[in-house]
Amino acid sequence: MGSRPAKSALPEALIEDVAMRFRALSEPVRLRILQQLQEGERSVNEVTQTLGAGQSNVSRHLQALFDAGLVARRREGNTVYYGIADPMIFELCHLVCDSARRDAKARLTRLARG
Amino acid sequence: MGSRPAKSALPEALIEDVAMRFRALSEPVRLRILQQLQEGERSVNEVTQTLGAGQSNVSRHLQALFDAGLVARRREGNTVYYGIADPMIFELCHLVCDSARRDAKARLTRLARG
DNA sequence: CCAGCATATGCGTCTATGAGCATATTGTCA
DNA sequence: TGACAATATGCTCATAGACGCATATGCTGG
Repeated sequence: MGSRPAKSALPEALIEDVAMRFRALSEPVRLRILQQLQEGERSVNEVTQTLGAGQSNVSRHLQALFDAGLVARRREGNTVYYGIADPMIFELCHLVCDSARRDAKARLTRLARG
Repeated sequence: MGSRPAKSALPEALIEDVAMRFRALSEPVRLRILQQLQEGERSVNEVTQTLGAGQSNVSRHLQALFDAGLVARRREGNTVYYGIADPMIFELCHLVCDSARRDAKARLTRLARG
């Protein structure tokens, strides 16, 4: 048993899948959208109005989030309601947010001390 | 005191900071690098060899991870050792990985039944 | 100081993607 | 069926970023 765990290299497919999900979260506009959906389902129109962004733009962002499996959708008449598919993303954002805040604070402290 | 926003809208700066961190995690190559650093500090050369990627490419990816605050570095002679700055990222990857696996399994099940 | 290794960076190329405009598609209602 | 509303999509432009090559920078040993 000399050989150690080597590296548990994840299969390339999984790595790319994970990367894709992170990529979906790497756009400020999409984070804002998710933040809004956290309060409940929203139609494309509602999101568009609240964000003050273009309709086609919002539609595409929602599509991207859907493709990444982060949001779900539901038709009602001719309006489409989007909602959070997996609340896990809020754990993610929480972790990253805290980390970001810590770093920001550290930077400020460093500046203050010179 | 005064009027605060009804929804706890995070400040734009923080949103962008969070997005930047997610972006840093949105590249398969960088995920592989982090996976390798999980086992301990590595020099640029070591990472380059293990990944079989170009040296300049790896250097830039490490720089990107550093800029995002995800890795730390340390000089020793003329070699630079990179290491994980905040183990939180492994919680992140764990969450996303699980979610990805769940989705993949669900897709397969749907295919098998469909 | 010189040779040589490790790392970083400037540059060119190619691909991905966000934004906005116009338009297609789909559904509702009179 | 025709007008209208909500959503999706084709197109184009502009920008960001990944990669490879060559080269600069920085450190060490002789």
